[in-house]
Amino acid sequence: MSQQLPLKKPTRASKSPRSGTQDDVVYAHIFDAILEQRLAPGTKLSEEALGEIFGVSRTIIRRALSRLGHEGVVLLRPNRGAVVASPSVEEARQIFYARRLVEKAITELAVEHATAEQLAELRRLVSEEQACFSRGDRGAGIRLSGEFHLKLAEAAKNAPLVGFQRSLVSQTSLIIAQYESGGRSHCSYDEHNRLIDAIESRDAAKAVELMMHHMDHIDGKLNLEEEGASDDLHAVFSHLLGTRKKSPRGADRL
Amino acid sequence: MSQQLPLKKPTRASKSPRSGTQDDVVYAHIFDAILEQRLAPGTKLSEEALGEIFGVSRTIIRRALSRLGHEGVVLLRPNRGAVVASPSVEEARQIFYARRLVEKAITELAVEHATAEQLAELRRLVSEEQACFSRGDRGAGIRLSGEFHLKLAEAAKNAPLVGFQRSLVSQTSLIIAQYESGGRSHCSYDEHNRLIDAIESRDAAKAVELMMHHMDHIDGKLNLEEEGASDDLHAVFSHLLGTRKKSPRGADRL
DNA sequence: TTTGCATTATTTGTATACAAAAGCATAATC
DNA sequence: GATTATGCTTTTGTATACAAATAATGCAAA
Repeated sequence: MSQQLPLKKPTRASKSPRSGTQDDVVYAHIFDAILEQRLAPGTKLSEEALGEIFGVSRTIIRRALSRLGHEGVVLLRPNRGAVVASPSVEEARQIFYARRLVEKAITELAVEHATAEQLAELRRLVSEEQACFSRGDRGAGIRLSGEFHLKLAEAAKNAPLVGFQRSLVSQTSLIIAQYESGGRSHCSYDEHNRLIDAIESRDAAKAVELMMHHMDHIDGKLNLEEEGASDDLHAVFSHLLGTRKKSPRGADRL
Repeated sequence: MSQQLPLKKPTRASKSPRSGTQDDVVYAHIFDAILEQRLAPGTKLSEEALGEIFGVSRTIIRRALSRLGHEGVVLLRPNRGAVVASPSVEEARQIFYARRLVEKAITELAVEHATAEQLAELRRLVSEEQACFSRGDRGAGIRLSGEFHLKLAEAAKNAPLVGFQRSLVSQTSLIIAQYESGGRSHCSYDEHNRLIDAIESRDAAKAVELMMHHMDHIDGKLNLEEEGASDDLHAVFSHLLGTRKKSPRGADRL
């Protein structure tokens, strides 16, 4: 069959405005697709198929997948390809623990360092997020909520924490996509706005308190307590997919 | 010139015992070389040269460098190759801030979760570290000290924190290599031993206190206050090397 | 001697070809 | 009928070839 898309880097406009090299574009597209739930956890990500879709060689796809793998959004199984990660309940708990830690530090630092421009950008993101949820685009909403937290990390002016946050936010979005209990969700934009207020007034204690409550609300909405009773074999056994290898001891990746 | 080394994966024994695929081996070798100061900050890492040394194609080297880049040990400059990272004083401060945060959490979790086997492994590492410093192998000592902190992270049983710690420890080692004031250094193994004692007796407060003092001692040994007055142009302007690009706005990589 | 430009050479970026491994289906055996 | 064997297909891993970008060199001019 012929190449699906002659596109070089066209859809770029609608997505995260990355700098423009091919593999960044591919990375951003796959990333967004996962976070917007257009790619379900467990989905196989074939290198050749993706290459054909984006009109690039496997080399590029491979680099994008490797990066996604390092961030924990994709699971790379040696000789067996990549799949969209599907965090277990235990993994989810660990991720939330780490995230509280990082968010607390980021909040304190942001109170200290955030500029007026950055606060304005944050407000812009929140209103965009709100617009998404209003028009019912839950996927984009989740992604934008993540971008808010990432931008906040940038305002904290600590490079390692930004990197950690990128990984944590991505994985959290995946968890939300996987575990959030049915109902309409995420009025988080309101909490985001109040958080910006506290940061703007340089009230560290208040800001941290709001952030911690925000974290509580996020994982309060998940039904992590009982994992079971899914009718989907993939989901049920997803926690085995990574470690199942013929090596005697379990693989020690991550 | 002919291929330098016919070796497939021989020296593996002496280094980090990684699972054995080619790019893991290459990764570990470069990583260790950097942490043991056999590769100085700023050193250019040519793909072809490395490929010839290890007897593999650029494909493998490229993957290893990409991974090192993601961990912050190597700086990847688009179209201009990779160099060993040389963190500025400001970057060093950020790394230490993040590391305190992570080490504190890891210590608390390790008190809760560390098994007897893991504590034994930690003690083994410390004695090996001590042996290195006794015999004057400072490079290997620094690396083993890092491995101690990494193993401690594993004992904390939180996957994201292990990943963060890997990156932070690597970069810290680089900073120590770059900034540690002359004298003989790192009697850290004693502090490590007392830390294990506190963890073994499940005394969280004591363990955290020891860890925080340990962190104080590490960055107390560095002369971060005054960066300047080097007679080496490279060192003076090293903090520019990454961002110097022709793009109008500074590159926003990390 | 230094500065600017053009040409050459080196190095990285990407695609592709080949090798190896894993998955799949069919077939043979118990 | 279930289970294991075996060959075929698909997919990943690695090397290499070619294109593009960057750095180096030499020369000319100020």
